[in-house]
Amino acid sequence: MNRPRLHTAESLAEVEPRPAARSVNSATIASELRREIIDGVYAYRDRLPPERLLAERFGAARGTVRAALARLEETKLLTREPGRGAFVRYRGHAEQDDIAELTSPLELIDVRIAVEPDMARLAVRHANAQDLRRMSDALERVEDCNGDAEVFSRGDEAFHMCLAECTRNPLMLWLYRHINEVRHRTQWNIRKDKILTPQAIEGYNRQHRDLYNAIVARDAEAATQILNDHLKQARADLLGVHP
Amino acid sequence: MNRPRLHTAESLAEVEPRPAARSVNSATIASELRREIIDGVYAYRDRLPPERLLAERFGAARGTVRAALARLEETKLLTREPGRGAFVRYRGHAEQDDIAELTSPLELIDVRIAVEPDMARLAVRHANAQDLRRMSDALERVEDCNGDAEVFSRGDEAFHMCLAECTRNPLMLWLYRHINEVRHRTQWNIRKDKILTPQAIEGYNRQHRDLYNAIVARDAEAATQILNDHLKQARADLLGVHP
DNA sequence: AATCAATGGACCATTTATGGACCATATGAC
DNA sequence: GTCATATGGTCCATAAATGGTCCATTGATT
Repeated sequence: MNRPRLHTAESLAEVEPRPAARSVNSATIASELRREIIDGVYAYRDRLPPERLLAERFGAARGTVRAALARLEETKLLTREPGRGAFVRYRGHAEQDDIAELTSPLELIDVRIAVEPDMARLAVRHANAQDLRRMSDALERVEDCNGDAEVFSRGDEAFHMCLAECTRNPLMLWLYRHINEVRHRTQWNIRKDKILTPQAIEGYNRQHRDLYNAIVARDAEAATQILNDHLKQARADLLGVHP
Repeated sequence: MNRPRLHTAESLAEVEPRPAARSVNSATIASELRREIIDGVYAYRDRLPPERLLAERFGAARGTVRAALARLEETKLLTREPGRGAFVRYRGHAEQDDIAELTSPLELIDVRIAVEPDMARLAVRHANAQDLRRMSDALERVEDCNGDAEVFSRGDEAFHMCLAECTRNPLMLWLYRHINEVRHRTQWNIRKDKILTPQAIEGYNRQHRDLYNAIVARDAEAATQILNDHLKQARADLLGVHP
């Protein structure tokens, strides 16, 4: 009784000069709703609009909307309760309690010791030629620091970031980005010049070079061992400063 | 900021009369679509417009579009499914905030293998009596699942979360929360019941108990070893399902 | 002339969407 | 309590959408 929901190809072609954008299907509806949930349009425990309203909003049949909602429920973003509605189950990580503020350098290095050696193993397994090229570039840049602690530090971050990229594992990359972010912003790095003496930098660079060679040689055991030594030494250097 | 795409009607009108300007062949169509995929116009897992729409948009025959799509499928940028559509397979490294969507179960378990064994080492070093009590509670809850895959899965998540808390390392805890979030929401857990047979659950529970005992005994080597075996087995179980 | 890519059309098989109906539960008004 | 309303859950038959395939034709290049 209301507006006819343009079904035919003719009406589409006439009304929409640029139709290429989005056809209505359950996948796109799910995608759009997921985005809104994650963006916080619907917060934790909020109720989504009724299926019949959503159907009207998206110009789709109720069954299509239900398919989309089912998908979101499978991925644990929603809970649906008969007679009540669909409720957001996703806890927005608004608790960005500035993790960098809470983390000491020692805790940071402990996490890196836990993560990076096995990250190197994954890197050996999955790195491709392009990754190795980028790693080589980063290696040269960090070796060109001329003993400057600040330059070395930035280059070192980039080099280890390259290692994370070599894993070709999106989750690992995502995690390491945050580790690196914490490392970059941790406020304790005032002592950097105390630790990063020219001799220490030289030692670190030698280990970097060894690590790169091990990855190129696809030697996973060597790579994990080198990185483990590398970080253990960094940990010792950190502890050696003030006891 | 990034869309200088549209040719204006004027420029088109001026340039078009020249013969060789805008040839429509499968190569150029493939090229244009590839660029749009890489630019993120169509994100990971999005459905491309139907072949018939693309044909209309490019002013080409459907067969030509199909040739282009076939090329993109060969280069692993697309997957096409009969009756459903063509879906982007390329994981844009562009900012994708929903990391759970991008992570496969195998990639997840690889990350866990990298992180958790050494996390157990930190747990042994830093766990206090209260942590151990919570861990014991979680252990009992997960052992009471009576072979129910869903209940076990939730309990298992909680148990491993306890392990993360035992490290008393805020950064590690923060990281593991996100790993757990991905694990919880990863949409591939349809096969859970295939993997989590009662026998498998029993084996996992035995390993949980061993791990708990190792931590109470402050045996770091045993704890890392057990967790390593635990996850390696989970990885093998995952791989053993569909080949 | 031969070749090759593109065209346009048709048909197929599978998957999805549609529109309607009816049911079960929850909520609030009375 | 009772009732009306709103909401999700389910089922069904039909229609539409979508990729897969084949084929005769066309146009350009060789």
